[in-house]
Amino acid sequence: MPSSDRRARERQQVRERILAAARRLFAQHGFEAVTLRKIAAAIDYAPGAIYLHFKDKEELIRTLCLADFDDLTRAVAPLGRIADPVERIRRIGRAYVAFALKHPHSYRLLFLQRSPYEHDERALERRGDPRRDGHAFLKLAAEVAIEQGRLREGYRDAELVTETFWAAVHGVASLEINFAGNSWVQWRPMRRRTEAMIEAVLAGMCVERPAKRGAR
Amino acid sequence: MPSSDRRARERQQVRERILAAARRLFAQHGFEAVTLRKIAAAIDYAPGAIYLHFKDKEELIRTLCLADFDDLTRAVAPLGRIADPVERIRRIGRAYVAFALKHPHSYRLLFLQRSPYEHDERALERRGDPRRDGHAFLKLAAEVAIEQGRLREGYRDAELVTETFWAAVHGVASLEINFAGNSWVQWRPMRRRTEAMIEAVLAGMCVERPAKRGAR
DNA sequence: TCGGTTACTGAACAGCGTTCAGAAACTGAA
DNA sequence: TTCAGTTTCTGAACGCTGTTCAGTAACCGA
Repeated sequence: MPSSDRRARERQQVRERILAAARRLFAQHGFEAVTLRKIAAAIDYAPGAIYLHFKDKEELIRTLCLADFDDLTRAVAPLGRIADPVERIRRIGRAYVAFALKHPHSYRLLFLQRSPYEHDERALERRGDPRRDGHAFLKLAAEVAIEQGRLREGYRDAELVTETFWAAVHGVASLEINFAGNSWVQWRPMRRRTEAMIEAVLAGMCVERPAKRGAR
Repeated sequence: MPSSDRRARERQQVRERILAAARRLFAQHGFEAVTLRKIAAAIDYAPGAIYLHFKDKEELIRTLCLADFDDLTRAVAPLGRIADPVERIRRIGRAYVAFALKHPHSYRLLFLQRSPYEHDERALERRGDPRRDGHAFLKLAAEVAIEQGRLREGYRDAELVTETFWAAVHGVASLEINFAGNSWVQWRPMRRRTEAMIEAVLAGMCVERPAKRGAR
């Protein structure tokens, strides 16, 4: 049935056109300012047509966000090859902040409001898999660091270390996204803030000189 | 003119009733879910009546947020008496996180989205005054710490230290607000996360043992 | 050729923040 | 006491939003 194949292909193309128009408009004006009517108008469709391809506005946005999220996964994955666990954590931190700056709108939706992804099946299936779940990936590095005796007493719980380091880079990223250019604060360059945070929190959690492997 | 006094008093009372109803509803359901119609209904007024007391919904919300913000200022102010600057920073951090947990909706509006307060005159007049501006208050402590030689090389820019420490506690607070109860992460207790962050970032920025006063 | 599936339109719905003409209540001076 | 003027509020709108749905037109396989 070749013609029904074409049907499916054309359907997919329309879906892609919607996503492309939405991505462009969202990136320009943010998720809240862009209405479904504007997206529909951008591809010369009636507003209702979008509902033939997406359940609602939220699902459309979620699809775009998860695509961006894969960008983070792709950026982080090669860091698994870094042998030194502390250096790996450091690089994950930088990649995380870089992701936030590259996709500020998605970052805002993913991490700056109550997560609507907790029950998203596409997101759920990534969970726990270090290749696709940044949290698990970071935790893995923390576990290795602990195993190698690189972390101080009080920081030998990999989960706690992961949460703390995540919070640290998230703090830098989210202040940048929400307050960049705010004249109240004489912001130091973003690069410097990121490095200051990563180095401070790593120095605070790591032992001065690495102990022998396996030491506790 | 005693009767026009009463007019003003009654007007003020209506304003307070609106604020009280709004505060209760917002605290219960969040700023977005609560409509002006519901607030008006809660005090048996027509929706339009609110506009006689507030320019628009945003001003109503801003008024509530700034009132909550003063709570932070009040909690932080007495910490100025703490002589040791590092201990002062530590305590400011705890107070900041406690504020976020106490007023999650206000915190969200104040710090978790693009700040609408940059040009608010009530907010502007607080700026730079350490008694009313938390950023300036924290920076003051950082300056003293630097002056006393308590901070490592690389952390002797009071502004950078302030931004980093702020980002650190903000990271902990905002993850808690947005992801508390999210089952993806096996969250450690909030208290532990807060302490781990504050101690890590302070340990990372401070010298091991305090140098003599005035040393650089 | 034709019945059934599919994709889309355009009008509608309920709800939102906001505005405004008009009514009602109160004020201070005549 | 009367009465014009001010203040406060109502209730109906306006334009916008996301969303639904009956109707239409195109396409499909038989």
